[in-house]
Amino acid sequence: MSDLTPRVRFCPAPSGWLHVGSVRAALYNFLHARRHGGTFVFRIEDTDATRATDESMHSMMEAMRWIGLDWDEGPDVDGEIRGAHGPYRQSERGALYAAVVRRLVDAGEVYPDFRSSEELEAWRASHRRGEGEGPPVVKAATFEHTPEEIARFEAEGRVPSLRLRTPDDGAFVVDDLVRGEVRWEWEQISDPVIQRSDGSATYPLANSVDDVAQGITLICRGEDLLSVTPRQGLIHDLLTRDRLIDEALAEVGMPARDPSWTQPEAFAHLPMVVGMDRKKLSKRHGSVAIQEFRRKGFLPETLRNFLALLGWSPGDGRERLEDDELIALFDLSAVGRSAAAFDEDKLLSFNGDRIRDLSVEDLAGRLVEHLDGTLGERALVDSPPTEAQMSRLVGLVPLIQERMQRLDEVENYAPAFFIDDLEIDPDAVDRVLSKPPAVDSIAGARRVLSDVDWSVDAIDTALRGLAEELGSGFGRVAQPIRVAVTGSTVSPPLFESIELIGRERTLVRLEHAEGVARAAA
RNA sequence: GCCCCCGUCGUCCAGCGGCCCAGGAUCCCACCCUUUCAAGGUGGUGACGCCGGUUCGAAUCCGGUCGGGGGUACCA
Repeated sequence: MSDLTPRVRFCPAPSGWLHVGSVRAALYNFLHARRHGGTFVFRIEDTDATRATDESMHSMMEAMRWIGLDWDEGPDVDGEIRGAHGPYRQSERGALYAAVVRRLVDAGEVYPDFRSSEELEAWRASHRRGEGEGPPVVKAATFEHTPEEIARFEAEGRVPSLRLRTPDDGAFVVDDLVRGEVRWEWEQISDPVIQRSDGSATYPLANSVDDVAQGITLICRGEDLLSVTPRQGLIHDLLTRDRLIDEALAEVGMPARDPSWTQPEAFAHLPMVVGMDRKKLSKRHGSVAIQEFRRKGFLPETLRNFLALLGWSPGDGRERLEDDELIALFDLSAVGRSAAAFDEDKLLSFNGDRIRDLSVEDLAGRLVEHLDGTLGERALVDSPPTEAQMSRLVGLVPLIQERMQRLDEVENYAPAFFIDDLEIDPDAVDRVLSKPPAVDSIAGARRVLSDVDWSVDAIDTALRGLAEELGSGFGRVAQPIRVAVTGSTVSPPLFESIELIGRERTLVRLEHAEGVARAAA
């Protein structure tokens, strides 16, 4: 490792949504960069035009923003592009890849392959069946066409893909920051296609070129890319050995590299994030797209904390860690090596803890998007909320804060406090209003609440007095009143709820519920 | 098939030769508190995949085995 401050990168392929596993990789890169005063680059790997979409790219940037992983270089949601080593979308770097390929061709590092996908697939299939000689590895020794063949294919007008020659013997060894020494024999490594027959660059080439061109010092990514390391290491060497990358950059007029840059010197391959069934994370595991977690009312800081702990720990048993602590303590070499299952129950617990610690104003502010129609099913407040709605929300927060694990739960509590014509849960009618103490309790409540002082203490005294008067336990008396006033058997504490709802609305609801109770009795 | 990686409570982590008949968190269960639901408190169930070896001593080191995962694309 050099003394240079690290330059790390997160470079998703923009197809589909940003996945929790990817976010974890992004977070680790982010933490590493912040810890060491380095630079976090965000690059879009859209070399595969058939899969990449602008919509996906945009949603990934928004997701990164929401979860708070700010990048130092790369495109942003507002169209702004930061950093002096762009462009940061590979679809805009085609000229560079072509210039690199021309040089590799001139250097004799590359050979054409005229085989069709069908031919290649047939060849592989036979090897997998144990036919063919030797391992199913593509090597120039057996794959390179003769000059006669090349002449014939060209005469037929066929266009080849281009493969990079890999060494025939020896080994590639990497000292991975999380896995330790990993070694591959070159005879086991296939010659990768670096340019498709349509002239576009493939991942192995584009990714390696950009990492070198943008001065990436540490490649930290998912374990699924571990096996791709030897050929990328090879390309890194090829690009830097004779300053080939610098010539190519100059030729196409892209920003020159910093003179102090060499090539990526370290690798860190992160264990996979899997579902509770230990299978690859997918839609059937519930939430995988991170915007889904926003909709469900998880706090971004909860995700940051939780994801950081998925494969890493500070070692002292602490689990609740704030961002500055994460940055101060995070260490790639302390990352575990085995796959981690994503346990949403534990995430939920973390989230509840953090919600409970929010200030009333902060929590109220965060609840707005769940009430104004942005994320919730229906809009209970205006967007933006009126001052009256906001103060009502601030009044509601202390009643519900300690019983919430997700912000979206406010959608269940809020109607009783924001809506006039409340519906009573039919199940609650059946279980509570239709049974004995209901009518007496509700009628009694109407009576004692009609002229009581409107404060929690006074309501408390009045209702407890009512229970005594009725000769019943307070719980039995309170439950019908709760259903009458909130519409549900589950609600925040009764006196506080009644106080917040207000006398007029409370009495109207009691009157209505009394009728319902009499009818159901 | 071939290459690579991995293997401590259901799950996430701690453990880096004795402090471990394995610790924390989460989940689950019980009890306490209690106006519902929560929150909170107390207690409990629960793991070193297996077999050999090294060593006075192994969850920790070595070998094997079994199991899981990734790759084996003109996807990334």
